[in-house]
Amino acid sequence: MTTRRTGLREQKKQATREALRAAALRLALERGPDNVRVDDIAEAAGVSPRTYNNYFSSREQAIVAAVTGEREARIAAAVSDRPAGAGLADTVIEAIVDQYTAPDESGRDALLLIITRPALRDAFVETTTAIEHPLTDAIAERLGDGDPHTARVLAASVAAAVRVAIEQWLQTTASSSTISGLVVPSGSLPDLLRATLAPLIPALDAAEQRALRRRPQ
Amino acid sequence: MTTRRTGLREQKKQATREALRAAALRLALERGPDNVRVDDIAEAAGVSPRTYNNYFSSREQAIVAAVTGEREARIAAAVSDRPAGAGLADTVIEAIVDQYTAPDESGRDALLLIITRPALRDAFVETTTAIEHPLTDAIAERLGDGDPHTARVLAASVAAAVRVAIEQWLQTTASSSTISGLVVPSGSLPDLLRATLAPLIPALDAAEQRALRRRPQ
DNA sequence: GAAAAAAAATGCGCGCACGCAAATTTGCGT
DNA sequence: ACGCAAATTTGCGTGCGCGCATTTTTTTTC
Repeated sequence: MTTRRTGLREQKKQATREALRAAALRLALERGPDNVRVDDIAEAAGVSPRTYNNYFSSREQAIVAAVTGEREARIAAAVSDRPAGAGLADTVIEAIVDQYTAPDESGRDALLLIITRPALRDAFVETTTAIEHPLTDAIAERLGDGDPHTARVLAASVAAAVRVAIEQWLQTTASSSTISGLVVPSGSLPDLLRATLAPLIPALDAAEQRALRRRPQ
Repeated sequence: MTTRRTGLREQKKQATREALRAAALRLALERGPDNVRVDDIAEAAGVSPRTYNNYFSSREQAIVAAVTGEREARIAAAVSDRPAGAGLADTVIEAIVDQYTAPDESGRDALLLIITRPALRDAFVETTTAIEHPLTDAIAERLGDGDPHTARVLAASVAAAVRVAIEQWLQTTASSSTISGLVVPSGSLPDLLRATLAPLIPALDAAEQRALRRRPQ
Protein backbone atom coordinates (compact mmCIF):
# COMPACT_ATOMS: atom_id res chain seq x y z
CA MET A 1 0.00 0.00 0.00
CA THR A 2 2.08 2.83 -1.31
CA THR A 3 -0.90 5.17 -1.52
CA ARG A 4 -1.95 6.28 1.90
CA ARG A 5 -5.23 7.45 0.44
CA THR A 6 -7.67 4.53 0.46
CA GLY A 7 -7.52 2.50 -2.68
CA LEU A 8 -10.88 1.84 -4.24
CA ARG A 9 -12.12 5.34 -3.60
CA GLU A 10 -9.37 7.16 -5.39
CA GLN A 11 -9.47 4.58 -8.14
CA LYS A 12 -13.11 5.14 -8.91
CA LYS A 13 -12.64 8.88 -8.78
CA GLN A 14 -9.91 8.66 -11.38
CA ALA A 15 -12.17 6.43 -13.45
CA THR A 16 -15.05 8.89 -13.54
CA ARG A 17 -12.66 11.77 -14.17
CA GLU A 18 -11.30 9.87 -17.12
CA ALA A 19 -14.78 8.98 -18.32
CA LEU A 20 -15.74 12.63 -18.23
CA ARG A 21 -12.62 13.59 -20.15
CA ALA A 22 -13.23 11.00 -22.82
CA ALA A 23 -16.91 11.79 -23.15
CA ALA A 24 -16.23 15.51 -23.40
CA LEU A 25 -13.64 15.07 -26.12
CA ARG A 26 -15.66 12.57 -28.08
CA LEU A 27 -18.80 14.69 -28.07
CA ALA A 28 -16.86 17.82 -28.92
CA LEU A 29 -15.28 16.13 -31.91
CA GLU A 30 -18.57 14.64 -33.06
CA ARG A 31 -20.86 17.63 -32.82
CA GLY A 32 -18.49 20.52 -32.56
CA PRO A 33 -17.69 22.05 -29.19
CA ASP A 34 -20.53 24.56 -29.25
CA ASN A 35 -23.14 21.86 -29.43
CA VAL A 36 -22.08 20.10 -26.28
CA ARG A 37 -23.80 20.93 -22.98
CA VAL A 38 -22.37 19.86 -19.68
CA ASP A 39 -25.54 17.86 -19.22
CA ASP A 40 -24.62 15.88 -22.31
CA ILE A 41 -21.14 15.16 -21.05
CA ALA A 42 -22.45 14.14 -17.66
CA GLU A 43 -25.03 11.87 -19.19
CA ALA A 44 -22.49 10.28 -21.51
CA ALA A 45 -20.24 9.61 -18.55
CA GLY A 46 -23.10 8.27 -16.49
CA VAL A 47 -23.05 10.81 -13.70
CA SER A 48 -25.25 13.68 -12.66
CA PRO A 49 -24.60 17.14 -14.09
CA ARG A 50 -23.80 18.38 -10.62
CA THR A 51 -21.08 15.79 -10.31
CA TYR A 52 -19.43 17.07 -13.44
CA ASN A 53 -18.72 20.32 -11.65
CA ASN A 54 -17.24 18.42 -8.76
CA TYR A 55 -14.50 17.35 -11.13
CA PHE A 56 -14.19 20.25 -13.55
CA SER A 57 -15.00 23.85 -12.81
CA SER A 58 -15.83 24.81 -16.34
CA ARG A 59 -17.30 23.24 -19.41
CA GLU A 60 -14.06 23.64 -21.34
CA GLN A 61 -11.78 22.13 -18.72
CA ALA A 62 -12.78 18.56 -19.41
CA ILE A 63 -12.18 18.88 -23.14
CA VAL A 64 -8.82 20.52 -22.66
CA ALA A 65 -7.85 18.05 -19.95
CA ALA A 66 -8.25 15.26 -22.49
CA VAL A 67 -5.28 16.78 -24.32
CA THR A 68 -3.14 18.20 -21.54
CA GLY A 69 -3.47 15.13 -19.35
CA GLU A 70 -1.10 15.01 -16.43
CA ARG A 71 1.50 17.14 -18.08
CA GLU A 72 2.29 19.18 -14.97
CA ALA A 73 2.99 16.07 -12.93
CA ARG A 74 5.26 14.69 -15.62
CA ILE A 75 7.19 17.94 -15.83
CA ALA A 76 7.74 17.99 -12.08
CA ALA A 77 8.78 14.34 -12.16
CA ALA A 78 11.21 15.00 -14.99
CA VAL A 79 12.83 17.80 -13.02
CA SER A 80 13.06 15.68 -9.88
CA ASP A 81 14.49 12.68 -11.68
CA ARG A 82 17.23 14.59 -13.47
CA PRO A 83 20.64 13.91 -11.88
CA ALA A 84 21.56 16.50 -9.32
CA GLY A 85 24.70 17.32 -11.25
CA ALA A 86 22.86 18.82 -14.21
CA GLY A 87 22.29 22.56 -14.34
CA LEU A 88 18.96 23.78 -13.03
CA ALA A 89 18.15 25.90 -16.05
CA ASP A 90 18.86 23.10 -18.52
CA THR A 91 16.92 20.65 -16.41
CA VAL A 92 13.82 22.78 -16.27
CA ILE A 93 13.91 23.82 -19.90
CA GLU A 94 14.43 20.32 -21.22
CA ALA A 95 11.70 18.92 -19.00
CA ILE A 96 9.23 21.45 -20.32
CA VAL A 97 10.20 21.16 -23.96
CA ASP A 98 10.04 17.38 -23.75
CA GLN A 99 6.60 17.28 -22.23
CA TYR A 100 5.18 19.84 -24.61
CA THR A 101 6.69 18.23 -27.67
CA ALA A 102 5.70 14.70 -26.65
CA PRO A 103 3.42 12.38 -28.64
CA ASP A 104 0.78 15.10 -28.38
CA GLU A 105 -1.49 12.63 -26.67
CA SER A 106 -2.60 11.10 -29.94
CA GLY A 107 -4.84 14.13 -30.28
CA ARG A 108 -3.83 16.16 -33.29
CA ASP A 109 -7.44 16.64 -34.20
CA ALA A 110 -8.27 17.53 -30.62
CA LEU A 111 -5.62 20.23 -30.68
CA LEU A 112 -6.96 21.53 -33.96
CA LEU A 113 -10.34 21.74 -32.33
CA ILE A 114 -8.97 23.62 -29.37
CA ILE A 115 -7.14 26.11 -31.51
CA THR A 116 -10.23 27.23 -33.33
CA ARG A 117 -12.60 27.99 -30.46
CA PRO A 118 -11.60 31.02 -28.38
CA ALA A 119 -13.07 29.63 -25.17
CA LEU A 120 -11.10 26.44 -25.57
CA ARG A 121 -7.93 28.33 -26.40
CA ASP A 122 -8.28 30.32 -23.20
CA ALA A 123 -8.79 27.18 -21.18
CA PHE A 124 -5.77 25.63 -22.86
CA VAL A 125 -3.61 28.63 -22.04
CA GLU A 126 -4.85 28.49 -18.47
CA THR A 127 -3.46 24.99 -18.04
CA THR A 128 0.05 26.43 -18.01
CA THR A 129 -0.66 27.74 -14.51
CA ALA A 130 -0.99 24.20 -13.26
CA ILE A 131 2.75 23.75 -13.63
CA GLU A 132 3.45 26.26 -10.90
CA HIS A 133 2.94 24.27 -7.72
CA PRO A 134 4.48 20.96 -8.75
CA LEU A 135 7.40 22.83 -10.26
CA THR A 136 7.79 24.87 -7.09
CA ASP A 137 8.29 21.69 -5.09
CA ALA A 138 10.69 20.22 -7.62
CA ILE A 139 12.81 23.37 -7.74
CA ALA A 140 12.72 23.82 -3.97
CA GLU A 141 14.00 20.30 -3.60
CA ARG A 142 17.01 21.14 -5.77
CA LEU A 143 17.69 24.48 -4.13
CA GLY A 144 17.50 23.18 -0.58
CA ASP A 145 15.82 25.08 2.19
CA GLY A 146 17.11 28.53 1.47
CA ASP A 147 14.78 31.41 0.84
CA PRO A 148 11.37 29.76 0.57
CA HIS A 149 10.19 32.45 -1.83
CA THR A 150 12.81 31.82 -4.46
CA ALA A 151 11.56 28.48 -5.74
CA ARG A 152 8.02 29.79 -5.80
CA VAL A 153 8.91 32.87 -7.79
CA LEU A 154 11.08 30.97 -10.23
CA ALA A 155 8.37 28.40 -10.84
CA ALA A 156 5.77 31.11 -11.30
CA SER A 157 8.05 32.91 -13.75
CA VAL A 158 8.72 29.76 -15.71
CA ALA A 159 5.00 29.07 -15.89
CA ALA A 160 4.43 32.63 -17.07
CA ALA A 161 7.08 32.25 -19.76
CA VAL A 162 5.48 29.02 -20.94
CA ARG A 163 2.15 30.77 -21.07
CA VAL A 164 3.66 33.50 -23.23
CA ALA A 165 5.05 30.87 -25.57
CA ILE A 166 1.70 29.13 -25.87
CA GLU A 167 -0.11 32.38 -26.49
CA GLN A 168 2.36 33.27 -29.20
CA TRP A 169 2.08 29.84 -30.73
CA LEU A 170 -1.70 29.89 -30.75
CA GLN A 171 -1.72 33.34 -32.25
CA THR A 172 0.62 32.60 -35.12
CA THR A 173 -0.85 29.21 -35.90
CA ALA A 174 -4.43 30.39 -35.78
CA SER A 175 -3.83 32.65 -38.75
CA SER A 176 -1.88 30.12 -40.77
CA SER A 177 -3.10 26.62 -40.06
CA THR A 178 -6.78 27.42 -39.83
CA ILE A 179 -6.87 29.12 -43.17
CA SER A 180 -4.63 26.77 -45.06
CA GLY A 181 -6.33 23.77 -43.48
CA LEU A 182 -3.01 22.25 -42.51
CA VAL A 183 -2.49 20.18 -39.43
CA VAL A 184 -0.92 21.95 -36.51
CA PRO A 185 2.59 23.09 -37.40
CA SER A 186 3.86 22.27 -33.94
CA GLY A 187 7.39 22.12 -35.23
CA SER A 188 8.10 25.62 -33.98
CA LEU A 189 6.73 25.13 -30.48
CA PRO A 190 9.98 23.80 -28.97
CA ASP A 191 11.86 26.73 -30.45
CA LEU A 192 9.30 29.14 -29.09
CA LEU A 193 9.52 27.60 -25.65
CA ARG A 194 13.30 27.82 -25.63
CA ALA A 195 13.16 31.41 -26.79
CA THR A 196 10.70 32.54 -24.13
CA LEU A 197 12.46 30.64 -21.37
CA ALA A 198 15.89 31.99 -22.33
CA PRO A 199 15.54 35.34 -20.51
CA LEU A 200 14.98 33.47 -17.25
CA ILE A 201 18.20 31.47 -17.45
CA PRO A 202 20.23 34.08 -15.54
CA ALA A 203 17.72 34.02 -12.71
CA LEU A 204 17.79 30.23 -12.51
CA ASP A 205 21.59 30.18 -12.64
CA ALA A 206 21.88 32.79 -9.92
CA ALA A 207 19.53 30.92 -7.61
CA GLU A 208 21.46 27.73 -8.22
CA GLN A 209 24.76 29.43 -7.45
CA ARG A 210 23.41 30.82 -4.21
CA ALA A 211 22.22 27.37 -3.21
CA LEU A 212 25.57 25.80 -4.05
CA ARG A 213 27.45 28.47 -2.13
CA ARG A 214 25.26 27.87 0.89
CA ARG A 215 25.50 24.09 0.81
CA PRO A 216 28.59 23.13 -1.23
CA GLN A 217 28.73 19.82 -3.10
CA MET B 1 -6.90 67.15 -28.93
CA THR B 2 -4.48 64.86 -27.23
CA THR B 3 -6.96 62.02 -27.17
CA ARG B 4 -7.54 60.66 -30.59
CA ARG B 5 -10.64 58.91 -29.32
CA THR B 6 -13.67 61.19 -29.59
CA GLY B 7 -14.16 63.29 -26.50
CA LEU B 8 -17.63 63.13 -25.08
CA ARG B 9 -18.05 59.45 -25.72
CA GLU B 10 -14.99 58.30 -23.85
CA GLN B 11 -15.74 60.80 -21.14
CA LYS B 12 -19.16 59.39 -20.45
CA LYS B 13 -17.82 55.87 -20.50
CA GLN B 14 -15.28 56.72 -17.85
CA ALA B 15 -18.04 58.40 -15.88
CA THR B 16 -20.27 55.34 -15.81
CA ARG B 17 -17.32 53.09 -15.09
CA GLU B 18 -16.47 55.27 -12.14
CA ALA B 19 -20.10 55.37 -11.06
CA LEU B 20 -20.22 51.60 -11.09
CA ARG B 21 -17.02 51.38 -9.09
CA ALA B 22 -18.25 53.80 -6.48
CA ALA B 23 -21.67 52.21 -6.23
CA ALA B 24 -20.20 48.75 -5.89
CA LEU B 25 -17.84 49.77 -3.13
CA ARG B 26 -20.42 51.77 -1.24
CA LEU B 27 -23.01 49.01 -1.29
CA ALA B 28 -20.44 46.39 -0.36
CA LEU B 29 -19.35 48.42 2.63
CA GLU B 30 -22.91 49.17 3.71
CA ARG B 31 -24.47 45.73 3.46
CA GLY B 32 -21.49 43.44 3.28
CA PRO B 33 -20.33 42.07 -0.05
CA ASP B 34 -22.57 39.01 -0.03
CA ASN B 35 -25.71 41.08 0.07
CA VAL B 36 -24.97 42.99 -3.09
CA ARG B 37 -26.35 41.79 -6.40
CA VAL B 38 -25.10 43.09 -9.70
CA ASP B 39 -28.61 44.37 -10.27
CA ASP B 40 -28.24 46.51 -7.17
CA ILE B 41 -24.96 47.97 -8.38
CA ALA B 42 -26.39 48.65 -11.80
CA GLU B 43 -29.45 50.30 -10.35
CA ALA B 44 -27.38 52.44 -8.00
CA ALA B 45 -25.27 53.55 -10.92
CA GLY B 46 -28.29 54.23 -13.07
CA VAL B 47 -27.62 51.74 -15.83
CA SER B 48 -29.10 48.44 -16.88
CA PRO B 49 -27.76 45.23 -15.39
CA ARG B 50 -26.61 44.15 -18.81
CA THR B 51 -24.50 47.28 -19.10
CA TYR B 52 -22.69 46.40 -15.93
CA ASN B 53 -21.26 43.38 -17.66
CA ASN B 54 -20.15 45.52 -20.54
CA TYR B 55 -17.76 47.20 -18.12
CA PHE B 56 -16.90 44.45 -15.65
CA SER B 57 -16.87 40.76 -16.35
CA SER B 58 -17.56 39.70 -12.81
CA ARG B 59 -19.42 40.93 -9.80
CA GLU B 60 -16.24 41.28 -7.78
CA GLN B 61 -14.28 43.23 -10.37
CA ALA B 62 -16.05 46.51 -9.76
CA ILE B 63 -15.49 46.36 -6.02
CA VAL B 64 -11.84 45.50 -6.38
CA ALA B 65 -11.37 48.11 -9.09
CA ALA B 66 -12.44 50.75 -6.61
CA VAL B 67 -9.29 49.94 -4.67
CA THR B 68 -6.79 49.00 -7.35
CA GLY B 69 -7.74 51.93 -9.57
CA GLU B 70 -5.34 52.58 -12.39
CA ARG B 71 -2.39 51.05 -10.64
CA GLU B 72 -1.06 49.26 -13.68
CA ALA B 73 -1.00 52.45 -15.75
CA ARG B 74 0.83 54.27 -12.97
CA ILE B 75 3.42 51.53 -12.69
CA ALA B 76 4.08 51.62 -16.41
CA ALA B 77 4.30 55.41 -16.33
CA ALA B 78 6.74 55.30 -13.41
CA VAL B 79 8.98 52.92 -15.32
CA SER B 80 8.85 55.03 -18.44
CA ASP B 81 9.54 58.28 -16.61
CA ARG B 82 12.59 57.01 -14.73
CA PRO B 83 15.82 58.44 -16.21
CA ALA B 84 17.36 56.08 -18.73
CA GLY B 85 20.55 55.97 -16.70
CA ALA B 86 18.97 54.12 -13.81
CA GLY B 87 19.21 50.35 -13.69
CA LEU B 88 16.28 48.43 -15.09
CA ALA B 89 15.84 46.18 -12.08
CA ASP B 90 15.85 49.05 -9.61
CA THR B 91 13.50 51.03 -11.79
CA VAL B 92 10.94 48.27 -12.02
CA ILE B 93 11.13 47.27 -8.37
CA GLU B 94 10.84 50.79 -7.06
CA ALA B 95 7.95 51.57 -9.37
CA ILE B 96 6.04 48.56 -8.12
CA VAL B 97 6.81 49.05 -4.46
CA ASP B 98 5.84 52.71 -4.69
CA GLN B 99 2.51 52.04 -6.31
CA TYR B 100 1.60 49.24 -3.97
CA THR B 101 2.61 51.12 -0.87
CA ALA B 102 0.95 54.35 -1.98
CA PRO B 103 -1.86 56.14 -0.11
CA ASP B 104 -3.86 52.91 -0.41
CA GLU B 105 -6.55 54.83 -2.20
CA SER B 106 -8.07 56.07 1.03
CA GLY B 107 -9.56 52.63 1.30
CA ARG B 108 -8.24 50.88 4.38
CA ASP B 109 -11.70 49.63 5.18
CA ALA B 110 -12.19 48.57 1.59
CA LEU B 111 -9.02 46.53 1.75
CA LEU B 112 -10.11 44.98 5.00
CA LEU B 113 -13.35 44.04 3.29
CA ILE B 114 -11.50 42.47 0.37
CA ILE B 115 -9.23 40.47 2.61
CA THR B 116 -12.05 38.70 4.36
CA ARG B 117 -14.12 37.41 1.45
CA PRO B 118 -12.42 34.68 -0.60
CA ALA B 119 -14.07 35.68 -3.85
CA LEU B 120 -12.86 39.24 -3.44
CA ARG B 121 -9.38 38.10 -2.51
CA ASP B 122 -9.19 36.06 -5.69
CA ALA B 123 -10.32 39.02 -7.76
CA PHE B 124 -7.76 41.20 -6.01
CA VAL B 125 -4.97 38.74 -6.74
CA GLU B 126 -6.11 38.60 -10.36
CA THR B 127 -5.50 42.32 -10.79
CA THR B 128 -1.77 41.70 -10.71
CA THR B 129 -2.07 40.26 -14.19
CA ALA B 130 -3.12 43.65 -15.46
CA ILE B 131 0.43 44.91 -15.00
CA GLU B 132 1.72 42.63 -17.67
CA HIS B 133 0.90 44.44 -20.88
CA PRO B 134 1.65 48.01 -19.82
CA LEU B 135 4.86 46.83 -18.22
CA THR B 136 5.78 44.93 -21.36
CA ASP B 137 5.65 48.16 -23.35
CA ALA B 138 7.60 50.11 -20.75
CA ILE B 139 10.35 47.49 -20.56
CA ALA B 140 10.46 47.05 -24.32
CA GLU B 141 10.97 50.77 -24.66
CA ARG B 142 14.02 50.58 -22.40
CA LEU B 143 15.47 47.49 -24.01
CA GLY B 144 15.12 48.71 -27.54
CA ASP B 145 13.97 46.49 -30.39
CA GLY B 146 15.96 43.40 -29.63
CA ASP B 147 14.28 40.09 -29.05
CA PRO B 148 10.59 40.96 -28.90
CA HIS B 149 9.94 38.08 -26.51
CA THR B 150 12.28 39.27 -23.80
CA ALA B 151 10.30 42.25 -22.57
CA ARG B 152 7.12 40.21 -22.63
CA VAL B 153 8.60 37.38 -20.60
CA LEU B 154 10.23 39.70 -18.09
CA ALA B 155 7.01 41.61 -17.59
CA ALA B 156 5.05 38.40 -17.18
CA SER B 157 7.58 37.13 -14.67
CA VAL B 158 7.50 40.34 -12.69
CA ALA B 159 3.72 40.21 -12.63
CA ALA B 160 3.90 36.62 -11.45
CA ALA B 161 6.31 37.55 -8.68
CA VAL B 162 4.03 40.35 -7.57
CA ARG B 163 1.15 37.91 -7.52
CA VAL B 164 3.14 35.57 -5.31
CA ALA B 165 3.86 38.44 -2.94
CA ILE B 166 0.22 39.42 -2.76
CA GLU B 167 -0.86 35.85 -2.16
CA GLN B 168 1.66 35.52 0.62
CA TRP B 169 0.59 38.81 2.12
CA LEU B 170 -3.09 37.93 2.03
CA GLN B 171 -2.42 34.57 3.57
CA THR B 172 -0.37 35.80 6.50
CA THR B 173 -2.56 38.80 7.19
CA ALA B 174 -5.79 36.89 6.97
CA SER B 175 -4.84 34.83 10.01
CA SER B 176 -3.56 37.72 12.08
CA SER B 177 -5.46 40.91 11.30
CA THR B 178 -8.90 39.38 10.96
CA ILE B 179 -8.79 37.73 14.32
CA SER B 180 -7.15 40.49 16.26
CA GLY B 181 -9.36 43.07 14.56
CA LEU B 182 -6.39 45.23 13.73
CA VAL B 183 -6.21 47.35 10.65
CA VAL B 184 -4.21 45.91 7.80
CA PRO B 185 -0.58 45.48 8.81
CA SER B 186 0.59 46.56 5.39
CA GLY B 187 3.98 47.42 6.80
CA SER B 188 5.47 44.19 5.54
CA LEU B 189 4.11 44.39 2.00
CA PRO B 190 7.04 46.40 0.57
CA ASP B 191 9.48 43.95 2.11
CA LEU B 192 7.53 41.04 0.71
CA LEU B 193 7.51 42.62 -2.75
CA ARG B 194 11.26 43.21 -2.66
CA ALA B 195 11.86 39.67 -1.47
CA THR B 196 9.79 38.04 -4.20
CA LEU B 197 11.18 40.29 -6.92
CA ALA B 198 14.78 39.72 -5.86
CA PRO B 199 15.22 36.38 -7.66
CA LEU B 200 14.36 38.09 -10.94
CA ILE B 201 17.07 40.75 -10.66
CA PRO B 202 19.68 38.63 -12.48
CA ALA B 203 17.29 38.16 -15.39
CA LEU B 204 16.55 41.87 -15.60
CA ASP B 205 20.23 42.75 -15.37
CA ALA B 206 21.17 40.27 -18.06
CA ALA B 207 18.55 41.59 -20.45
CA GLU B 208 19.73 45.11 -19.80
CA GLN B 209 23.33 44.18 -20.47
CA ARG B 210 22.42 42.53 -23.74
CA ALA B 211 20.54 45.64 -24.78
CA LEU B 212 23.45 47.91 -23.87
CA ARG B 213 25.89 45.71 -25.71
CA ARG B 214 23.73 45.80 -28.79
CA ARG B 215 23.13 49.53 -28.73
CA PRO B 216 25.89 51.15 -26.64
CA GLN B 217 25.24 54.34 -24.66
C1' DG C 1 -21.11 -9.10 9.81
C1' DA C 2 -23.62 -5.02 11.46
C1' DA C 3 -23.45 -0.39 12.92
C1' DA C 4 -21.06 3.92 12.82
C1' DA C 5 -18.33 7.19 10.33
C1' DA C 6 -16.49 9.30 6.31
C1' DA C 7 -16.81 10.58 1.73
C1' DA C 8 -18.85 11.20 -2.50
C1' DA C 9 -23.04 11.79 -5.66
C1' DT C 10 -27.19 14.07 -6.27
C1' DG C 11 -31.17 17.46 -6.51
C1' DC C 12 -32.44 22.04 -6.02
C1' DG C 13 -32.19 26.89 -6.33
C1' DC C 14 -30.06 31.19 -7.30
C1' DG C 15 -27.36 34.63 -9.56
C1' DC C 16 -24.50 35.50 -12.91
C1' DA C 17 -21.94 36.06 -17.51
C1' DC C 18 -22.70 36.66 -22.07
C1' DG C 19 -24.45 36.14 -27.16
C1' DC C 20 -27.68 38.29 -29.91
C1' DA C 21 -30.68 41.60 -31.95
C1' DA C 22 -33.37 45.73 -31.33
C1' DA C 23 -33.51 50.38 -29.59
C1' DT C 24 -31.17 54.50 -28.23
C1' DT C 25 -27.51 57.80 -28.13
C1' DT C 26 -23.51 60.25 -29.96
C1' DG C 27 -20.44 62.20 -33.57
C1' DC C 28 -19.69 64.27 -37.90
C1' DG C 29 -20.31 66.01 -42.43
C1' DT C 30 -22.95 69.10 -45.07
C1' DA D 1 -29.92 72.52 -38.02
C1' DC D 2 -30.47 67.87 -40.03
C1' DG D 3 -29.70 63.27 -41.02
C1' DC D 4 -26.79 59.38 -41.46
C1' DA D 5 -23.37 56.17 -39.67
C1' DA D 6 -21.13 54.36 -35.80
C1' DA D 7 -20.99 53.27 -31.17
C1' DT D 8 -23.40 52.22 -26.94
C1' DT D 9 -27.20 50.73 -24.13
C1' DT D 10 -30.74 47.65 -23.24
C1' DG D 11 -33.91 43.41 -22.95
C1' DC D 12 -34.19 38.74 -23.47
C1' DG D 13 -32.95 34.01 -23.33
C1' DT D 14 -29.78 30.36 -22.17
C1' DG D 15 -26.43 27.63 -20.01
C1' DC D 16 -23.44 27.53 -16.39
C1' DG D 17 -20.96 27.38 -11.66
C1' DC D 18 -21.65 26.51 -7.20
C1' DG D 19 -23.52 26.61 -2.17
C1' DC D 20 -26.36 23.87 0.52
C1' DA D 21 -28.88 20.04 2.35
C1' DT D 22 -29.98 15.23 1.42
C1' DT D 23 -29.24 10.71 -0.12
C1' DT D 24 -26.31 7.02 -1.49
C1' DT D 25 -22.01 4.60 -1.39
C1' DT D 26 -17.62 3.23 0.54
C1' DT D 27 -14.58 2.60 4.54
C1' DT D 28 -13.70 1.81 9.21
C1' DT D 29 -14.65 0.07 13.82
C1' DC D 30 -16.30 -3.06 17.08
